[in-house]
Amino acid sequence: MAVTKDQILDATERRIRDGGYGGFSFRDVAADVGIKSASVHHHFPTKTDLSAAVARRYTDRLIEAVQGVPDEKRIGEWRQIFRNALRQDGRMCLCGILGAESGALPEPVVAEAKRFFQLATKTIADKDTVHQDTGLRVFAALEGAMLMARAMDDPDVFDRATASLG
Amino acid sequence: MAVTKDQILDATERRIRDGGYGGFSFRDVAADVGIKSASVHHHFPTKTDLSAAVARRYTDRLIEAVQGVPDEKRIGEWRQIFRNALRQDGRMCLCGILGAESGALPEPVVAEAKRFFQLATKTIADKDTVHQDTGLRVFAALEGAMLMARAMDDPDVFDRATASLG
DNA sequence: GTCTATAATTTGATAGAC
DNA sequence: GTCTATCAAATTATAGAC
Repeated sequence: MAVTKDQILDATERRIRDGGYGGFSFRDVAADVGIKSASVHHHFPTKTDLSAAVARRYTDRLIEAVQGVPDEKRIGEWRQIFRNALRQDGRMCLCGILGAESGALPEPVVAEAKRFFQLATKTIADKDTVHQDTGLRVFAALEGAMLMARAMDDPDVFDRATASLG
Repeated sequence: MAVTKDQILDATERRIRDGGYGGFSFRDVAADVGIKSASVHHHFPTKTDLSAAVARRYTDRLIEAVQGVPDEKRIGEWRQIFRNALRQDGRMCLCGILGAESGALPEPVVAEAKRFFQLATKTIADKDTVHQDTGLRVFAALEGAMLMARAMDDPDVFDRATASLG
């Protein structure tokens, strides 16, 4: 993909993970990349297009990364991914924040958030254990822990809330 | 409190719990209540004032309600409160959504979300068990479960993700 | 306490030159 | 592919009449 297009997606991802869909504008993203908002529209016609594209890339990247590690290490891998994002720049899961805001989001964006959780929970679906719904429990813990660490302005909250996970 | 002022807070709470801080406007709230946006400003001068007031009332109400039940039933009480809100109109925790969006929120609003989690986790602080951080674990699970139930558009997700909670 | 009117700014989006 | 210029609409907020 072209340099600029990727840079736009990068900037948008950062913006949404920080303040949500309603918390960024085309002008914000353009300024981050160093171009004008009209140029952003050239690559992604509408805010819906842009946001859905960011969410799809986000999902595909993370799912692929996690599929690269053995089953029994995947819960720890997800935990590390989110922990690092939180420690490095206080950002939470892109699709987590979209899920929270979903009542005021365009349908294609909600659909991408849904897809993320369907695929993500599947990466830690039960194979050997007795319990069902392991994936749902794990992601609920991770998403909630991120949200709380941000609300309480303390990254340690994430570690303490998820210490008992796989 | 005056009828209208409460109605404004009610409408705003519904709006934020559905689409977040960035997902509602003064005109939305005014239309819900049946007045004009200028009249909303008469009661709450700025969006920051309005949002912080909603969050404070939300926190005070829930904390008081939960303090009315015995210690050993509080986890179940919180679970029921959030479960009902989700089932009745698909809404999540007001302070959960604010926590997620916190990077693009006015400081007084973030402060109210922080206060909620400080007080809420305290209502289920450990008294007898061996584990620390019970409150953080429980609320992470509940908040994450709400967020996922909304993203996946399936209220059963909340039940399945939180089935193992106290 | 609510209204009309309006200011000032921001926002998503488009047209057309280079 | 980026720019300038611009639009139409929405947004937060204020002034002043009733």
